[in-house]
Formats: sequence, structure tokens, C-alpha cells
Amino acid sequence: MPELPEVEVTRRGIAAPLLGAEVVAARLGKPLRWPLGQLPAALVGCVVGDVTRRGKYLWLPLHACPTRARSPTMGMEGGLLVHLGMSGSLGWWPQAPAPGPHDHFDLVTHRGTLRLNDPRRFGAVVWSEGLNHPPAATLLAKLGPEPFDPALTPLSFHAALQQRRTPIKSLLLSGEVVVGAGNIYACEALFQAGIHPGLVANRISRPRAQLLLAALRSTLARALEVGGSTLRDFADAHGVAGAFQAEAAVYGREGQPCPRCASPVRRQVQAQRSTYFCKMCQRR
DNA sequence: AGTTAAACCTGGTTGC
DNA sequence: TGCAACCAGGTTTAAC
Repeated sequence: MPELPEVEVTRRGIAAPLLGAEVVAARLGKPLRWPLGQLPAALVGCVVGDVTRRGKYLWLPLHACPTRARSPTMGMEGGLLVHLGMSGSLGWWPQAPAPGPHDHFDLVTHRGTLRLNDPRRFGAVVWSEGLNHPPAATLLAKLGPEPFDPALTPLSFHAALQQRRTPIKSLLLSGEVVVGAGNIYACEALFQAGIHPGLVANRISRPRAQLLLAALRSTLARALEVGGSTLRDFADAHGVAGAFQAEAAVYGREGQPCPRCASPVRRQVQAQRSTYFCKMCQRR
């Protein structure tokens, strides 16, 4: 579920309660995609800084608290890089109940508990000494610019597309040219821009590239407004589901009429992912 | 460089 | 009702 809007909705829900919170304990459940890289006990005594987002990753800075640092392990600086995978969500619990079978990470602070629920366990929580240090730096290395970065312009976007010979849908999913779109929003943005998902990136004209960037931005912005998409698992930090899925024009609507021309929405598998599109409205 | 498949997991839905 | 097959928001790795 978690594409950029869902991750950002999550960030907005946890940033305020976490800012300045002191870590009292950390708990691991079943293994996630990657190991934490530190003993949970080593996190105790740290203070959480301002939570940020890069693509679909969240960064929770953890600073050593000088007044509380009593042991060598408490002198650490760094943070936790969190990814929600396919089915992850983070919840903020002033009073956390006993962990359920899919609760695989708890960061217990003096104010409340940040809890990762992730049935499929494709998510990850990784300790890193900084965003510019491994493993964080390695994981973020190939990410393209943020979709709302003003430095990403129609011109630079088009130039980046010109370098690639891969189908545009796959390229959007890769996050190498612009981050944030997953399967839902890639399909929706391409529909809105009237571009066929199989069109090879370097054959997209400058005006169409401009159209696509605008479509991606408006799709992501709209999803953000309504709390993201909830297909099954996703909820914000306070348990509220997203509503964007109800507004999707093509995603998950195989056989249903295209909202623009009423011809049936097609589904085809592209790079092992379902792609939904309208054959009439989206041209190569 | 590209595309493609397989891998990591669980659970819900569909079809026989 | 049971059971197998297929589907799902993501990403990495290996192989043609």
C-alpha cells in the first residue's frame, strides 16, 4: 500500500508526538526485510528528532541525550530508517496494548509507543549512523528527486526521460527519475496524462513530459489530501484509513468503464505488476 | 543497458 | 466445506 502519500500521511501523524520523546525501550517481533543492525537495548536513552521522509522511506533521527547517557552504548548518534513495504503501517499509541501477531517493532518512549504492524514483513527498520552513512546511504543511493522538489522541472524531467529506454510505467515504479509513485499512482498519473504505460520513456515529447509531471504531482497531492489509499492494511498513525482508492480512475478497475470515454479499463501485467489503463485515452 | 523472473511473507478472494 | 490457485501498496538480486 504505502506509496509516497501514505508514507507522508504517516510521517505527519508521528512527527509531533515523537519530537523530543525519550526512548525507554525497543522491542522486535518477527524478522523484517533486513535486521535492525543494533541491539534494541542500544536505542534506550536516545531522544527522537524531527522525522523526515525520502521517497517511501522515513528517517527517525536519534540523538544521544547527554543528561541520560551513562553507558558507552548511549553515546550513539544516528537514526532509524523505516520502510513500510507492501503491508506495513506505523501507529502511535499513548498506551500500547500487548503486541499482536503482526506487530514487529515497538519504539517505546516516555510519551507513548511507535508500533510497526506489517503482516507480510516486507517492511524494514534499520539503524544507520546517518543518512549519508551505510546502510541508509546505500538504500537511498539510486533514488531520483522528490516529486515536489522545485528543482525538478518539466525540462529536467524530460531530459531524464530522454536517457531511458524502458517503458514509462516501469521507470516510474523504479523511482530512479522521480520517487514516490508506486503501482496505484503510476497508473493514475499515466491515465491523467493520457500516456500509454508501455510507451518507452525516451520517446515522450517535451509537452507530454510536462503533462506527466503535472499529472503525477496532482495525483500525489490529491491522495495526500484524502489520507492516501487504503486497499487493505493501511491506516495513518491514529488508525484512520485513506480514501483515495475510491477516486481511482483506472487502478483496480479492470472491465469497468473509463471515466473519460467509457470504454472498459484494461489490465495487463508489466514487470510482474498489474497495470491498469484505458486503451482509448492513453496513447503511445 | 534492458527486461524478466524469483525471492522475501501473510492473508484475502476466487474458483473448482 | 475444503483446498488449490491467484492476487495484493515494494524492493533487491540474479539471470538471460
